[in-house]
Amino acid sequence: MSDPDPHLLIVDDDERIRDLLARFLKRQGFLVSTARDAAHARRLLAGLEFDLIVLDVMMPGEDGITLTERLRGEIRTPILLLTARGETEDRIRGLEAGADDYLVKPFEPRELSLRINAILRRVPDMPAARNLPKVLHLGAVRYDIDRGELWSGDTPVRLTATEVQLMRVFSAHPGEPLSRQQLVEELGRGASGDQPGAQERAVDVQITRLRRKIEADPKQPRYLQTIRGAGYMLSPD
Amino acid sequence: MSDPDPHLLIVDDDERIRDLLARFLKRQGFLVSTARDAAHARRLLAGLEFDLIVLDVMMPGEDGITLTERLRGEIRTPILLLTARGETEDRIRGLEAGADDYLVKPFEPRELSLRINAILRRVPDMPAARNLPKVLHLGAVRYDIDRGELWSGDTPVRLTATEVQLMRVFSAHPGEPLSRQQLVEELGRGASGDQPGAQERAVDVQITRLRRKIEADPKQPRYLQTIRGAGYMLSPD
DNA sequence: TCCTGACATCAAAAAGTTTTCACATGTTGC
DNA sequence: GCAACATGTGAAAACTTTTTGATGTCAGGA
Repeated sequence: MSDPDPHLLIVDDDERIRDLLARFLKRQGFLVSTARDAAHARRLLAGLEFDLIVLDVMMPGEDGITLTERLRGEIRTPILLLTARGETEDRIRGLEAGADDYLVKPFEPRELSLRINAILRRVPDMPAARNLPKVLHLGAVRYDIDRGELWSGDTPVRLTATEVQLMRVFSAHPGEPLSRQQLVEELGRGASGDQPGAQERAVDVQITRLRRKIEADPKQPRYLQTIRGAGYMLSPD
Repeated sequence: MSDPDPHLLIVDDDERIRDLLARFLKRQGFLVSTARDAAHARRLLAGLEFDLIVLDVMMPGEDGITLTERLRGEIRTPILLLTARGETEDRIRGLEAGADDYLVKPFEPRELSLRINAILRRVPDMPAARNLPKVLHLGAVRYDIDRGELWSGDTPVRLTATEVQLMRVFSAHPGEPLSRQQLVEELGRGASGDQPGAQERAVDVQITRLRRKIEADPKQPRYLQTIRGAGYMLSPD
């Protein structure tokens, strides 16, 4: 976190998406450059160092997968592909061409930053890569982000699927308040037409239980705090 | 899989463990060398290329974490640490020193080979690294190993936790029959003193359900086959 | 201080998952 | 073909997890 902000290159021919992602990712603390096609991207790559490239598969001219293949011959910078829903083949060819991960459109910007962080976390510290901690310290408790495991001292604490998802989201945004609404969406609970607010109550309950697992004194949470009117925030040591 | 077998270096001061692991991993198709301490390991590393190093943390002389730190200054070869149960700090310091993963003793050898494969899968293809496929093809169905996601054409198929675990194990041992007993153990169902065989029936049921999700004709399984008297085997395309 | 809205939490209900059991079906060796 | 055994599978039971609804508590503004 004290490292310099990672530099991202977004390559997408749709200007709206490019701007949207750029603005969002800048807010997340990344340095962002954009390119509208493969040729443009190559020009930028010739002159600048990037820590990660976000690449749309569907582009006029050289497509994302071809670009991935070519780049892999030259550089090791991680590549995350954006593929269209339905183009299963693209995803596979992309990974085989050397992409590090993919995301299916349409996606939540938040999900993108989650995956970017996951990749940066496991990239061996190349020049300028932010090496995010793989383990969150919460007093006597430790959370292993990639494995989704919680350890209380020496004993593993069993987390349910939903709890792991929650921790995953919180650890991608440490020290940042996340609203119940955001959390519900991250948990992938479809925005059904239920009584409004009903679903958010479920978040409360999950938080309560999570606190019982990570807080020394759940009544007086120190790490998983309530931000009144805003939501919840995880603050690791 | 057509790449040359990956070369592993096992560093552990306990000869019994060294031999046990070496034999097991050779059977899994790895090339294995062993060293009894840090100095010995360095000598081997000076002369040979390895694809992955398995390192015991507790060793007389230079300990595993120190060695990890030093090696990280020189080479990028992935390192997997073996830590003692209870030494939480070791795990964390290990990851921070640059280890790629850890395993807590005691562990199942099978779990070790699973993790080794997971690491090799995500290592960008350095010289001689086996690049295992990240996606298994099963006819029209695809399984993304790292993400534990199953796609039938364009639609994601929801897998339960146990199903994901099963797929995880099968994909680490493609084309290899796994006994019900092994599978039960992998699923972490403690070997309770129940009626013998009862637990194994549960595997059958899980297999049946998995087949319904991955086979075009579950009655006539093509990818997840029964090996009579031996267990089950997954054979991707 | 009292009210109000936001949050915490319990217990019950609902939903989902896994295991067991019983029986059907299939396979092998004689 | 038959016996003996291995495997397949539906359905009930057992269990786990998640959501809901009710109720209590707390913080902050009037």
